[in-house]
Amino acid sequence: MGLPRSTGQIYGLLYLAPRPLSLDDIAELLSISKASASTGTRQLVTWQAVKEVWVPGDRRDHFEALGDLRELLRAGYRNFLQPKFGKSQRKLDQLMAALDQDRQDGVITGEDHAFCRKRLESLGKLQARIDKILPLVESFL
Amino acid sequence: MGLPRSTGQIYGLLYLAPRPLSLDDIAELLSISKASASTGTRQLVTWQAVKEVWVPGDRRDHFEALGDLRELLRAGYRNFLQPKFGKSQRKLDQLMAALDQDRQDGVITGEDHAFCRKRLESLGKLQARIDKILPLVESFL
DNA sequence: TCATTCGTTCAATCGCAATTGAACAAACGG
DNA sequence: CCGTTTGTTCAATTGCGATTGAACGAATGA
Repeated sequence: MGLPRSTGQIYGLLYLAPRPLSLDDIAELLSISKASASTGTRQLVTWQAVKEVWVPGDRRDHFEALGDLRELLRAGYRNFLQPKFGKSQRKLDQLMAALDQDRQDGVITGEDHAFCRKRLESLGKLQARIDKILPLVESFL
Repeated sequence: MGLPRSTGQIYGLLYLAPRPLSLDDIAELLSISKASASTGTRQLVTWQAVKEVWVPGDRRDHFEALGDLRELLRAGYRNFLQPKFGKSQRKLDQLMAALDQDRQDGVITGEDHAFCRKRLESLGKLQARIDKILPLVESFL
């Protein structure tokens, strides 16, 4: 879902940990640097895949995984797929416009123009369908 | 979908090309080496995303994209997601077994064992559900 | 038969994202 | 206050997959 390997490891660790872990715990258990642990956990917090909890008698931050995996998938969709689809759609529109322009300028034949346009259109349609179905899928998980 | 950037470019090019292209065409138009063009096209052929066509009066291989994008997605699912799910499922089973063993050996408390088992189970369930839904999604595209 | 054109393979290289260590600021405790 | 602990930032490094160039065998045509 577009996040670094170590971040995935962190979530995996927290997901199976029976109690909250500190940054040092995470770094130690996964053999990664505290820097990676820090950035990873912060990322996971913004994705709401993990929450910061306070442990009495220890001033260090502790983290525990939110068990709802569906919510995690949802976040992955929002943060990764959705934006990509948006950009892709805009790019498609640009291409379409450029293609029509080329036709007007006589750079390509009408036949080729029609072919490309058709393909671009079916591409856009497919993407729209996927974009529509995905949210539905989530609710059926 | 787990294939190199250049391979994606090749498919994109062929998808919009009004007529079949040779390896040299592809390499030239995309500014990539013929080696990349070769491996890329072969990959796409095995994925049935592209087919080799014979052009009269030219003994070079020519390729054209199969326009059905759904088929391409299907291939991506078969070649990329499906295998991963398979491996993941097997790994899960292994983990589950190891966890039970640890419990028997008294390495972990019954409480922790129950917690982990529960999480592993819900993970397995989620994956099974996804694996079941994805084929359905394809048919609805 | 031989020169040339193609496609493939593979070891070497490259590019890029992920990771790290060191420097830093903030919060804390004594 | 001052030393210590804790988390973050960032430039430098690393690691790994993608890409390439060169070498090769097969096919072609003269």
